Amino acid sequence: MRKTYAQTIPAEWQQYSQLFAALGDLERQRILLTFEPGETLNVTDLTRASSLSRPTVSHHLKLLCEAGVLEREKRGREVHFRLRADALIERLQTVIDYLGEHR
Amino acid sequence: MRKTYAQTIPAEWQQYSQLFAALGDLERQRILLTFEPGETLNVTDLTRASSLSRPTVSHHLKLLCEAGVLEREKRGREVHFRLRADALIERLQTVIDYLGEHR
DNA sequence: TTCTCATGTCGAAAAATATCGACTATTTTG
DNA sequence: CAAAATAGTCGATATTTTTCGACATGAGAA
Repeated sequence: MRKTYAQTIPAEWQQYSQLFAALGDLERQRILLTFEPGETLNVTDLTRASSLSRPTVSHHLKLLCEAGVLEREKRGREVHFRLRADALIERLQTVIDYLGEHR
Repeated sequence: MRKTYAQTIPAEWQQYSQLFAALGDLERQRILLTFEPGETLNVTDLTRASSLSRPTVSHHLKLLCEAGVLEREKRGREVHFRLRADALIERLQTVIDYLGEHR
């Protein structure tokens, strides 16, 4: 039994906690599933495809960006979001590798 | 843009939402990291290795079991938990595969 | 510049989740 | 059987998260 992690968790792992928390919400999952492969969507698009208000969608987009799931790019007065599929795959693979080594 | 998921999400995906939500909590992450490879721990063990009360640890263990991350086995008056590493790897791999196909 | 559109932010309210002590059930020990 | 050990449940409280309307900002259009 490891007692090391009872109080503190390495920063590297906290990043994954943040990632999983971001993915573990149904509304955010809905937002992510709205993206077609390689597609770019702005806040208005995503709000229309949702049942939530714009500030709320904006809030979820912020969390998804901070977790590294989405990429944010400003174009004129619009802000476009894109799914960071490659980065996401890489990070999930890291977790799988860890589990495989400590199985 | 897919509008299909705006309201409803397939049951198959909700299961992943539950999984990620379970993994996306620092206290639960601490609990999971306490397990050494293949190790089996009971509630008392895990409570001692934690800063939380026993009912709270019990609560987190319940969520982790419901999400399929831990396995629960009753032995006499003790209840032992084991990390379902294989199942976890398999499910994360499914997500990776989906992302790869829709990249 | 003035107007409109696209977003972000802020504060408050609502909803969900986490936390704990007290109590209960069950099993083993003396 | 009585006592101790192990763990689940319940109800109340605390904390966190979600949600929205109102306001602020900044960029393009008229």
